[in-house]
Amino acid sequence: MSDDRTILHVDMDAFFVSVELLRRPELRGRPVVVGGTGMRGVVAAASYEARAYGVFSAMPSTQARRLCPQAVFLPGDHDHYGEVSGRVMDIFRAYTPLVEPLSLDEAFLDVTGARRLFGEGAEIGRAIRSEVEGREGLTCSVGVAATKLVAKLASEAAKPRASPTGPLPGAGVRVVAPGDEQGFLRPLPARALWGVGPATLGKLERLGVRTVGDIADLPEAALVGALGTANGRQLGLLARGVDPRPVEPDQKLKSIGHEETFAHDHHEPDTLAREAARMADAVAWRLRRQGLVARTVTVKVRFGDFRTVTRSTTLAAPIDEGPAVTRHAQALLAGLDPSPGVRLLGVTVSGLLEGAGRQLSFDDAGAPSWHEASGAIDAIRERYGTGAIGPAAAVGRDGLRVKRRGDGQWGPDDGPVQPG
DNA sequence: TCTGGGGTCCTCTGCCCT
DNA sequence: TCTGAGGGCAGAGGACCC
Repeated sequence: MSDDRTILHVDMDAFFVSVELLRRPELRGRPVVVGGTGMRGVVAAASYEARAYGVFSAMPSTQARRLCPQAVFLPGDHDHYGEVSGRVMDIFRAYTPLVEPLSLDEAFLDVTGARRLFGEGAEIGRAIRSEVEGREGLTCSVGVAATKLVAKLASEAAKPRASPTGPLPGAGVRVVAPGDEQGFLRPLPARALWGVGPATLGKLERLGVRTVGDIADLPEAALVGALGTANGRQLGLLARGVDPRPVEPDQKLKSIGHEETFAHDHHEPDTLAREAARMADAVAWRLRRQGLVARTVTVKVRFGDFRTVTRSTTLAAPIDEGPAVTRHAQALLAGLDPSPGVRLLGVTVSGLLEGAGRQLSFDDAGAPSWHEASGAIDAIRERYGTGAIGPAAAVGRDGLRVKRRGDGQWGPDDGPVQPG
């Protein structure tokens, strides 16, 4: 990997909130929180005005309300954010085809080959910021460096900051020139490094580590002893600024899943079986839309005391249809006792393969029309929406609820769920 | 006052096969 | 024929990311 790469990390500022403010400009300047509105919801994004009260992403919504009762709480609109994100990514792709989206609101860009046409990294960063603001009315922060890690940390350093008197503007673009990486990285807290969460930080602190520089100075053996081979080695390299990972525009999907925290714990096997059918159907639909089939089905159950278990099965032949995913998910679920109370249920498929390689499995035997039926279901959904049709196994007392991606994204909302 | 959803990657363990 | 080592795979759990 060449040392003269130029990598940009572009990160939208308070993305979900900023998108909402475009639709509701009267909320500008006020504390605004996007996320789950129910008792079990969490904050997905907070405006800088809300952050000044100590409200941050992933915080329970109940806590956010206590810290900032005057904030406006919005439930979020995953589909709309996805549309805006798509347009922003298109702006990036006008500068380089090497765009690796990390999520709806950030991406890595390898602009090494674009410098001749558009100028140095900082210039490209400023041009992108200007274009995103001009076309979408949104601001973003850009980090420029020779590696992904440093570019990402640089964009963080370029961001606006919350303060009691209102947001303090950031630099917008921050460049870390080749050779300056150590000076930039060493003073940062260890937690800033990719891969250091609460658990790893605890282990590092027992080694006397506080900063990235402390990690860089540790012998590899000490890191490997504390964190395991892969994590220890990787962290040591990152702390020294070594990060040869390329920008990869074509990331293959490895799993597809849905999980949902219920507004109240469920104790009845029938209810959970019905919820599993609903999620399995949604997962299978997404599989077919992507032209994929899956070999492994996993169910995840979180009990009221937050104890979490997973059960999975790998099949001889891949599947992509709702009834097959449902059958395997329900069989796995049957091995678990829900009587203590289940707060979360999830269904995920993995071991994904291109659908063209799909083989006729025993699941197809005796049900030769499932594949055709799935095609008909998909056609109805494409035309009339996801709520138009769903599996009979998912019909409960409330009628049919069809799970869509992004539904209840940040936890169950208040109030009754409207029938499909 | 409790702690989301959608992902990826890693580690450990047990089993099977050579 | 028995036994142990080692590899591959599956299952489960944990940590982390946004």
